[in-house]
Amino acid sequence: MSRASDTAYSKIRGFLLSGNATPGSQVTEEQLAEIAGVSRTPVREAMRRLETEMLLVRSPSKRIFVADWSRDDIDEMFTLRQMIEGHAAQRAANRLSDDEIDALEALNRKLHEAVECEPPDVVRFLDLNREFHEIITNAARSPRLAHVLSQLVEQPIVLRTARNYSVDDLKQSARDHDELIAAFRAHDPVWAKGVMGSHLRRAFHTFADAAESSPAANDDREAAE
Amino acid sequence: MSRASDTAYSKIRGFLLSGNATPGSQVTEEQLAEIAGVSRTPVREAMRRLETEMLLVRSPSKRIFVADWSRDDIDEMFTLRQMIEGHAAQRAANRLSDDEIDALEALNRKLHEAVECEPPDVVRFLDLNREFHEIITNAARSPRLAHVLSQLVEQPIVLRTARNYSVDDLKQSARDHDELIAAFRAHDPVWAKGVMGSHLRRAFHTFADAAESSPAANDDREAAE
DNA sequence: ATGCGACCTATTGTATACAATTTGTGATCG
DNA sequence: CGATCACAAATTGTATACAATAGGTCGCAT
Repeated sequence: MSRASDTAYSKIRGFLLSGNATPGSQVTEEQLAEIAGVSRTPVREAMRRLETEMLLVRSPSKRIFVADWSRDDIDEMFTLRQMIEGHAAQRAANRLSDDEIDALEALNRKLHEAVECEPPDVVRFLDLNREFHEIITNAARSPRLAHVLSQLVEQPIVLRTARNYSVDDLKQSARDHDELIAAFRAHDPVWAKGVMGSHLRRAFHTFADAAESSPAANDDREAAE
Repeated sequence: MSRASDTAYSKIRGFLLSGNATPGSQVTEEQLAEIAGVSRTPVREAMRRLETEMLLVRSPSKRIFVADWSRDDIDEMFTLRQMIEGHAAQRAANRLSDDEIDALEALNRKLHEAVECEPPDVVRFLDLNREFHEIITNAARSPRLAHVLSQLVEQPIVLRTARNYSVDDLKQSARDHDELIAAFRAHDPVWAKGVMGSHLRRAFHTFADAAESSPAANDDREAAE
């Protein structure tokens, strides 16, 4: 994090997620440079990254705006993540070493703790959750998959959705992990993929249903399946 | 393409694919700047793009090298593409307008022509092929999907594989498109997804089997499926 | 009033100079 | 002879100044 472009990246991302950045509003390189406390050059690199993560968007005339994620956008993101991370879980089931599975189990124990305690430590939960998923992604032994996924997920949105998580949701999440671990111990790709799929889909609904009182008609599920 | 960073991008990409760049060798910003005929600043941006497309890789110490795609890397890429573009075809089947399907049909007619003529116009074929797949990707109406896919595919590797295509392969490819169109006309997502899957998988094998005289043992297919 | 056009301003794009970091090399000491 | 430290060279990272371009505004003519 010593590199200026890295500090710029994390500071700007922090700004974008803090709520102080109004979605759809324009931001200039100079503004962000001031926020990050560095010159425009590293800011530009950071902006490129944030753009591929779709936290920033640029107009045809190259001006830059804070991304405005609609409910459909979130759905889209979770759908893609479900597909790709489901695939990752499938591959991981055939590749995870016993040590790695043990690590997952240890991690998930801590996850349970973070939820059970009073008050629940949500930040810690998210951090452990990220680690958990990272182990699985890496166990897929597919750098390109990991690469694509990292661009897609990036904690931001997860963090944003976390506000809508109830304690019960978090507990269910940890229980999903338990089942995922069981699937991995059995080295059953189909099981792992299925569990990962439901896990993520539930996460989406937890977010979406809480965000809107009247969930829109689900016209977006595939007709034939 | 007027922006210097864009010219840099395409010139460097051209260099990387021309065969003059030996995979695994180091390239410096300055070298590439000279090749592109612009200063280092826009070159850096171009390099970032080429890095996310994995045509360049950077060592932990930030030095940059020409990517060296192993057979497994190609497999990985095609597998991901199969998954994601299969999904795109599935969504597209539910969303393509009649006009768009007509456009696909017109495009594929030209594809057939490019193959039938003497000698077959491979460059033209690839160009039309890209257009064809682009229509489908866009018809999925999922900007994030399109974004991820574009980073994944990028013609480079396709172009590289194209040298290994025989005329028969190209003809089969065009026939796949015919079936794809049929699936779209029927608005059958499952059919479309299946065809797209085989289409891409065949493309991979065409490449791999031609590239190596003795195809390595396929230990990488998922055990349970 | 309204449409058009020239200018003025805001913003992004590029080049260059310089700083920081990493790698390679060679001398010195054990 | 080998290891290690220091120093030099190569390379990437950052800042700043300037250029190019897009947007907006004001005035003018109809």
